[in-house]
Amino acid sequence: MPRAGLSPDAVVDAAIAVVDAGGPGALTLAAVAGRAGVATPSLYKHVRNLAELRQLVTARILEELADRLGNAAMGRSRDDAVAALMRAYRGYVVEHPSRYASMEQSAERQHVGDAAAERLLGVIYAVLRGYGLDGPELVHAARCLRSAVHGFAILEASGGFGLPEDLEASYERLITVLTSGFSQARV
Amino acid sequence: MPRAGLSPDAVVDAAIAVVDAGGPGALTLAAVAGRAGVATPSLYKHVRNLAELRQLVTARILEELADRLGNAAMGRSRDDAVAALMRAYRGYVVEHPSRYASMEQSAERQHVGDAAAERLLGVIYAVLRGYGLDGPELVHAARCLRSAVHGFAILEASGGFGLPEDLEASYERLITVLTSGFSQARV
DNA sequence: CACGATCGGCTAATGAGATTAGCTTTTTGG
DNA sequence: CCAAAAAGCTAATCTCATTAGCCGATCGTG
Repeated sequence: MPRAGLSPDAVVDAAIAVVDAGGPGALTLAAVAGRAGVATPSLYKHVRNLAELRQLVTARILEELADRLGNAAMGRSRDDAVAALMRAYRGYVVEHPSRYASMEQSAERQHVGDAAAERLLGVIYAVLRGYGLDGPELVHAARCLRSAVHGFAILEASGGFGLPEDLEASYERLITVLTSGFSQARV
Repeated sequence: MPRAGLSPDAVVDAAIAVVDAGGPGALTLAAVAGRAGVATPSLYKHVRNLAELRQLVTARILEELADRLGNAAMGRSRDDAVAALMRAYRGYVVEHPSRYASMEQSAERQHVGDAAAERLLGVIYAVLRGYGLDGPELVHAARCLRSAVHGFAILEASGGFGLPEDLEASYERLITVLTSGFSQARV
């Protein structure tokens, strides 16, 4: 019996494939093992348990997201940067709705996905500093941006909006509301 | 063996008590049965299965929320109404974070919680019509409001914000951003 | 190159939870 | 008072997660 050559990363790859194929609810160790061509208990050699796997999946997704946001915001500033960041965010969600929705299941987050989350937050802070925001104002603005963007994303990814009709336009509206809100804060 | 006198509503009551006590992850038929003083299979006489129970719980929570929002908005209009509605929304979340967070687990929503969801949406539409919004503009505005409010709520309820510090202030900031966004839309 | 330690995979076993089947008792309508 | 529906219960099944313990494969070293 030759080795399967698994690794924590490979397990996360398989887990993401499972989520993509069957939605957030399909993420079970049994399914991941099946896709990886291995018996379920073998996964425990690479991952502590299901909870940790979920966190690793969340971390991976946050990394993918942070990469996109960073690239999108690069070379832009203020409204232009916020709009690009927001469109990139939703772009990811539209491309991978199951992945995005699966992050909700990660229950109480530990310190696993912290690095990725920090990086994503860093991009947001960087963009908002372009408005001259600083200190508590920066924190408030970042929370507003995260709330709006994540709220729209999770509602869209989990079918929370009635019809998918005009979602594009609604999102552009949200971008406008936020950018004008940030602009007014501190000219 | 005297009857327990259960009913679908009573089962939902027990389920909500379980969620309040142990968080969203604690919602199992076994736990609900235990709290209701009944054997697990007995629950199936009142509820089709766990998925349906989750939907009923979600519906109940949406009803509680819709009641509060309706009351809060009553007698107010425009910015005043939006602010009151948003504070009432967050008030519920702060009071019952586990309940709010538990709604995410409801997976694909069927037609069970539709009535409650419609009622909640109705309150939002009513408030936004106060700005003279109508047609597609009204839909976009409602989606923006829902996204922002739900995003903030779910992040707060599931510990998504780093420190709980100043959340109050951040939320007030979000209220300002949205109300000024709605005002500018159509004076 | 041989060898022991470690690694990664496997099977077997346990336990929680959901769900179904089928039985019994309580209620209730007539 | 009686038959039928309603509401509980126990027993049994299935899917998963998780743990224990076995065994061959790999790798670093002498």
